[in-house]
Amino acid sequence: MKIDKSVVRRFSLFDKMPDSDLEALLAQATPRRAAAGEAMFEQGAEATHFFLLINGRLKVTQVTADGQQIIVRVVHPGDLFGFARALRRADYPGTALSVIESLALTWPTELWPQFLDRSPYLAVSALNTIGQRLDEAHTRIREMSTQEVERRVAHTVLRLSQQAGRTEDNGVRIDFPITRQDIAEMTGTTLHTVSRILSAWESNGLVEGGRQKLLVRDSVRLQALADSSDS
Amino acid sequence: MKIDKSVVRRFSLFDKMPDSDLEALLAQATPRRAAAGEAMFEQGAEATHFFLLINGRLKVTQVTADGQQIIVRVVHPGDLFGFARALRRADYPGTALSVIESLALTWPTELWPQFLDRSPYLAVSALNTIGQRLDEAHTRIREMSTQEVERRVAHTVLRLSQQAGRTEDNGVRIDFPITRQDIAEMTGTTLHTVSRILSAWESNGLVEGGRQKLLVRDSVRLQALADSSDS
DNA sequence: TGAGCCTGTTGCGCTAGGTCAAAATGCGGT
DNA sequence: ACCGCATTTTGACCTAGCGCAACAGGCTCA
Repeated sequence: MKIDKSVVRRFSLFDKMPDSDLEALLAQATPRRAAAGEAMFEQGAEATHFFLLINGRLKVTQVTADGQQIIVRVVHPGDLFGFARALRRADYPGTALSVIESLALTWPTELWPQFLDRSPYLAVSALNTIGQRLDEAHTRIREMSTQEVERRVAHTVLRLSQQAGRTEDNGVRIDFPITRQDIAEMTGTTLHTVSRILSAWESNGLVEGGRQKLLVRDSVRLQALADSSDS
Repeated sequence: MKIDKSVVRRFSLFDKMPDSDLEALLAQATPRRAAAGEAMFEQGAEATHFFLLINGRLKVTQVTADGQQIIVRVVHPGDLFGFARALRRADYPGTALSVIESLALTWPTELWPQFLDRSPYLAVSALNTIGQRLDEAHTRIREMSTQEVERRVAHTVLRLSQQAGRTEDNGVRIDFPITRQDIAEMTGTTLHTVSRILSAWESNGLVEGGRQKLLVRDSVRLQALADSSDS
């Protein structure tokens, strides 16, 4: 199967790359499809490829020694992921699970240096991405250290609505199926607490819930809640 | 002032670098000394240099909008730090505060690419370092999400004793001044709770405390406490 | 169309650990 | 040797949020 360059051109990663380079890059890639619930790669497996998500949605999870799971990150179309090897890791540190039917391009890890050389913009973008990952991680640590659960959930929901929001009549819809459990694993709490918080928000008109659904109705008030200490 | 290559040779970063390259690298560096309590760079300042700690000890802190502080990382001799710019950040994301009198080498950020090119080992090490940072951050997130405070403190103390431990007659001493407050900011809790925990450990013979001091007497039992759920 | 399952809701009790307050212990400077 | 400050300890109290449990509403698959 062949991926046309028009499909990936919209991603900022390839913003300023000449057509010829982009085509060469795509020629080296192998597409990889994963149905909902299927993994692109598993935690601990040898890192043989790195990936670019074309469409769909993934969650990267880690499981602790005692079986607890956390969601490290949500992967959106246009994101590079699974480039562990680039940071000199032999195996994938997490599992990339597709939440909905997803399509990614894959390249063998050996091609990473070549991938970066293909264009100075690409190299910059890739480093940028890594820097952002670090930032996000530290932000999360800061939030978990200093904020109570409700504010953390607010931040997380807002982030999701920005990264994966589709505007609707009465608000911004999170554009992929997400459970209370998922949100709990992203904020370091339990699904019970998340459920309670969302219920409270719903009766205040902040959001609108549903089975694996979430609609942010009033992002301004939600933002206010996320920023200041008391409601 | 001139730094001799023998001083830095012991750092694994320069393990396999030829003398000539190492000398050239040092020739481009400017030493920077900071007294205890002084900052090498401040959060938000333009990232003009990257650093290598020669000796001393630093803590990298971040302050939240509402004035709360957390400790992102402790920097040990031989560690690269402040290479924000390499990840395409314009400013330093945190403040690097020296805990004791410290000496670092600094290079202008423009030299980063050149720095990496100097030796393939160096490039690998640097990427390695970034990968480790990400790992550490995720480990911390995982711990904060799933473990109770006592286990987190145990992990943190053990990590410190491994990274900055000096073996003494009756245990391993954390080889720089560290307060209960510091440990609290590393684990996401309060100094009160840390104090209580350490007191309890002290009466069980696990550690020996003191003003800005900490000695791990029984790392085996401490490790056991860190690994399993109940005492 | 119904059975079963997955996801979400809600009540209740409990406790880890935060907050507030006060006292004790060093430690450095004069 | 003494004063003042920073750090630590400890107690008492209180609450956010976790664990447990029961139930309800959809969705899926036969």
